[in-house]
Amino acid sequence: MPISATPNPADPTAARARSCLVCPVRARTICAPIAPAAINLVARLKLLPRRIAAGATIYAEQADCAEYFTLLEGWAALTAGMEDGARLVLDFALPGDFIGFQANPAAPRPQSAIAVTDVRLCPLPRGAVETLLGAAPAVAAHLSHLIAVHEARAHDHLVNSNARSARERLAHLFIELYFRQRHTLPGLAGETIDLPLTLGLIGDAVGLTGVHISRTLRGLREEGIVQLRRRRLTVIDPDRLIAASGVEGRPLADEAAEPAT
Amino acid sequence: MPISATPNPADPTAARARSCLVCPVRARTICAPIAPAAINLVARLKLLPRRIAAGATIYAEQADCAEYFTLLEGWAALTAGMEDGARLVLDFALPGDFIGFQANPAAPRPQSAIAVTDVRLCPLPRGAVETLLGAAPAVAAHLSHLIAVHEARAHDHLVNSNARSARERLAHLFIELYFRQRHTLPGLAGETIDLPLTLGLIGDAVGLTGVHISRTLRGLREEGIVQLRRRRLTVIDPDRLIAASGVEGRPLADEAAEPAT
DNA sequence: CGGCGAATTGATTTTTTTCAAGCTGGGTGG
DNA sequence: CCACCCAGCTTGAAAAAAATCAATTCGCCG
Repeated sequence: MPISATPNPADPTAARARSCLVCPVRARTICAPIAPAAINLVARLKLLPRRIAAGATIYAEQADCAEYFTLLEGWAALTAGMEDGARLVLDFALPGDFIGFQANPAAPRPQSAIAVTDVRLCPLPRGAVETLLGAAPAVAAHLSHLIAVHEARAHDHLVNSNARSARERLAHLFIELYFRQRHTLPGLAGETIDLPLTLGLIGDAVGLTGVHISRTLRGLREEGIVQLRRRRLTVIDPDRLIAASGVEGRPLADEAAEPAT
Repeated sequence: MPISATPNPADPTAARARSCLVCPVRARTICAPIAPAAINLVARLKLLPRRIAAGATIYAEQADCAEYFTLLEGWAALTAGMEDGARLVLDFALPGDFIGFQANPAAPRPQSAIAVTDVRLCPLPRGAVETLLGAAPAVAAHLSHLIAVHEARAHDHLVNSNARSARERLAHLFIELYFRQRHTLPGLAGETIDLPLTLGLIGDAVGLTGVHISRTLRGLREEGIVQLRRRRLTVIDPDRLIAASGVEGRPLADEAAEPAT
């Protein structure tokens, strides 16, 4: 259930401007190309930040596409459900990610977004994005770049889950999520990242069962490569984790995707 | 080996303009939003059409991204190869598809494109696309739309190959390729489409072995659902093919993606 | 302390791969 | 025109990978 977070309902514009000024992810999201002086443009267009509880739905498959979201805090999963109840995780969204955008805003959502942890969102009505694209050409360029990164990651997932063993898939997912949090490949032994996912979710993301993830993870644990405890992943042996992923020197999707501007 | 197709090397601009005028896929490709009167702009920027023989590489993974291509005739496969020699088909490209575009043109290609059949291409140097985007805002909108369609199809493939049985994957692929050729779902019994793919390629596209595709296809054939002969697929029982794909009423990626303009 | 969702583990079954051996059909050169 | 060649298809048998079913156990939260 969304909860408004404004301390002053009488002056929402001021509240929105304030929240842009303290935005923790501004540098990494759709607003990145907007000059600090122009941030008021965004503040005027956006809605107030919103909280969603872990497990709740941010937007649902088949629903109308009315808003896009910048993820301020927490993790979300983009999922597609099958008729038979099975579910598939297309991608995870981390703080700073811009989610919910689609080519044709008039079409129903092709996927759901669910909150993996408690989540804080910055919603943009879809008309606002159109306004923004018209007002700031750099935003258009940046947005198409963001979409292309998503596409590259989808291709990466396709390779990961179609052409690799369970062990490789799991190692590869760990490396991807490490990279997305640290913006560097795991190098030092003993480093720890957040991994607030159930084994079932991990399984849905790599095309395996939660049960099988448990067994595979045991292998990596017993070999002293990683340790997963209390929603945190410790990389004990980075080199062997990378080796286990079956990738040699290939860069991750994000690396090859620095804006060309 | 690329072969120049111009009849008059002394006047390549005129040759290029001529080829635009007879372009068989203009309405369905990147040039779609360009007014007939402005087509000379494209004709000036593009290179001469080029032929690639079946099996040859159009562009290779890791290579420099110097050109983008509109596929005029034939089929291509976008593939990512693993170190161990395995290969994965990320997507097929059909006439009219615009391939090779990537977010950061300075980065190496994240995938290869190989000609499945003999192929005729219309190459655009990457600088030309930038020029075009600047000159015609509608082209920029159309392009981001094309990327988003590719992303939607990648997500579709992800669902298809992670959450379905062999039989469902195969049926789904057949329906997708039927739709992409006919722009409608299979309805009439006995209709036939081109399917110039080896079983190995099909396997690489849905995450199975060619051998297993052979067995699965036998099932569909013996049930009188489809027939694959001489690179042509006959849909004998459209309803049961759709049922076998495990999809009920969900639209295909392309359907939900009509330009919003 | 009890309860509950998640994780673990074992046993079994199903699915898919792998290896290997023919087969087929269209193309080529004699 | 025919023989042969070869890539791709088919089929079988065996092995491997992963799913499924079914208990426990764990760890957190109230």
